[in-house]
Amino acid sequence: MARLAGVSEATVSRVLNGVGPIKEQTRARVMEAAKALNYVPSALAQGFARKRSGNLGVILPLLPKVNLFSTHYFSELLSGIGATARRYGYDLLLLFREPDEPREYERLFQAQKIDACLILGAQDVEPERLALAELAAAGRQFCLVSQRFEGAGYNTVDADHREGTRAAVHHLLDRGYSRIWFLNGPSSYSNSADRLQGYQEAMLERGASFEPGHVLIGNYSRTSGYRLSAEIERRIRSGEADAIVAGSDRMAIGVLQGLKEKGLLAGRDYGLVGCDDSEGAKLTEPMLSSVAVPFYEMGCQAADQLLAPLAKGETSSSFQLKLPVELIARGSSGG
Amino acid sequence: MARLAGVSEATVSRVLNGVGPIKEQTRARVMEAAKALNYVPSALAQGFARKRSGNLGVILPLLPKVNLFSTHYFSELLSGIGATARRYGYDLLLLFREPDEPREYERLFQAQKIDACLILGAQDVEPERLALAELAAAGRQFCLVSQRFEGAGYNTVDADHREGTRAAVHHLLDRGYSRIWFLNGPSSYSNSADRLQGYQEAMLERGASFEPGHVLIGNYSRTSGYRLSAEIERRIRSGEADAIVAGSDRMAIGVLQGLKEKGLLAGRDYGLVGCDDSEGAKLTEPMLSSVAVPFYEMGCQAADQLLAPLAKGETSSSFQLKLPVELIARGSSGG
DNA sequence: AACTTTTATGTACGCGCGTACATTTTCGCA
DNA sequence: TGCGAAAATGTACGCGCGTACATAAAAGTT
Repeated sequence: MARLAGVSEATVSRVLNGVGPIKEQTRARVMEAAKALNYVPSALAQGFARKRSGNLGVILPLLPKVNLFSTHYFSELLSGIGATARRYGYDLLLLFREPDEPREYERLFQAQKIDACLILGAQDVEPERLALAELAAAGRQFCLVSQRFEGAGYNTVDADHREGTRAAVHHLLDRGYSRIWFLNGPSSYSNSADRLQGYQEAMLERGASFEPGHVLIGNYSRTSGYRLSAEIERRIRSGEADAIVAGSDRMAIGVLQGLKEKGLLAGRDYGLVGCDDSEGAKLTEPMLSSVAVPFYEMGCQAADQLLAPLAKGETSSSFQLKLPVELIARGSSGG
Repeated sequence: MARLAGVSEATVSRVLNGVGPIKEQTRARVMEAAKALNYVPSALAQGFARKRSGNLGVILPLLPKVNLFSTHYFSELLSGIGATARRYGYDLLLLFREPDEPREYERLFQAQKIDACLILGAQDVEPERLALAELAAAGRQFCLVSQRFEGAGYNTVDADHREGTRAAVHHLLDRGYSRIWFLNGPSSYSNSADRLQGYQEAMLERGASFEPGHVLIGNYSRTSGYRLSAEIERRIRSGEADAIVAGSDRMAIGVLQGLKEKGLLAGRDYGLVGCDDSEGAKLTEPMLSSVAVPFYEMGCQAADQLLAPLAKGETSSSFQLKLPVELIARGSSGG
């Protein structure tokens, strides 16, 4: 390669990396030789010399077991991350984490498999806190997506779920519903706390009362919503409830199906709003009103915030982004 | 590290890789030192020395634009691949391909970013054929998932889609439907040809006639099914058709929704069966009968076939797997 | 024309591991 | 006890790049 171009390996390296002053004629000769030989530098050797892998790690829970993620959430987010990473010349290293497996995030950095990483589906549990603290202590570049840890100051990209449920409640109130119950997910996700807060705020803002007993807890799965539909039916028939805001579309759909079997129709007999605006929201009868979350955009932002400084060699400043959500009104809320 | 254990770097390497004869006492000392220093070998340096990256490439079309994949398909497959890869100590390198981008698969191998790769969503078009031929010529380890190229002898893992639509047709015939139309996807996917063949076979087997005019073409998206529902309505009302087999759940759902708006209910006014048994199949009213495809298992198999030989250092033999599918009968076929 | 900058290129080395080969130690057996 | 074989470990080098430093060529400057 260097021989064919009649220059030293160092010059080849300079040309290919655009480093230092190069005579135009030399550059042309090198490029020509590279093309002639179909030369592709070894990313392995480059990485070894530069001490960086060129990979952006994406850590996520193994999907089949996980209810937090709709596959919609997951694939939109990943697409956004992938599209952005490639713009920076980074590749995506995907890491599925088994549920009970130790969270050895720091090890990935030590092994130099990744230069930065995004963590999806993090939970506020002790092992997670420790693993993140370890990353922070080592000065690693990482970002939590859709999960915040209060007080820790970690990089975060999240959606404004608080505003989402707030809008959902206002919407239902505007539609004439007044006894709105809330079906939330596990409290180990900051999303859940955010949504609860939005629900509470909205109820109080509009002179409705906030009753802790009007909050039910599922696990974000359709099945959990379906199971709770029995209790919800009683509350509706007794006049205690006339509308539900659910923390995920999947739970909302479970509720919708469960109540339908019991003769209660969303949009006619009660109001229902979900969260995520997943594909399924358009498949139910009636269609499900939902809080749309810009997953793709969140993926882009998270990757961008992490990679932009790395690419420029700058030291990155910390960030906590919260992207806006949008209520999509459909039939299930009488719309 | 070597110093702390009182041995040479070579011995450390041998212990950590389990190579060559090692005195038990030495092994213990090295392991102890490694633990004490929290030593993690650099995968970058290892890869450089071994000339292998330890990464399994997964190439897939950028999702938002793609109708072939339901997100369900995608995430199940990926989970299976991920779970299997990790068993072999491999990591997943995810590569989103922009629709009109050149398919530079071989370059990934040359750059040593990956040791083997799985290709999802391949199409039988000229650039794809060239890119695959290039891989094969270079002797790369790769596997096509859910797409075959006849005559090329490439490694493949697919589902038995032919048997799937065959079963769907038989099921509809058993239910008393007789004028069954077929809604297929683009012919650049081998899936489409397989399904068409299954449809044709089943019709002829049971003494029904095969009419090429009874095959409609969509693009696997819900919207395309929805659009074609106008024509399907006419065929049903005219008595030319009384049931539909669709090549994807998404198209089937589009049809179901379109016909419902026109007053025709699946399972009552006509029979409908989809393919993939995606999440959405359980969300429609009535629920959608569908051909279940073992995506997760396909991902496992594809990764396993590729990595098992690599891990053992053997030369891998070629493989063409076709996994069985299963018809799930639900309300849309009168079940 | 001689000297100083600036520009362009070559030389030499290291990154952290794996491994062939050399060397030393241990063991079996005469 | 001695000697050969096997086991255990050390030594030395290379993998293919990037880059600091040395050097050479070109361009100004007086």
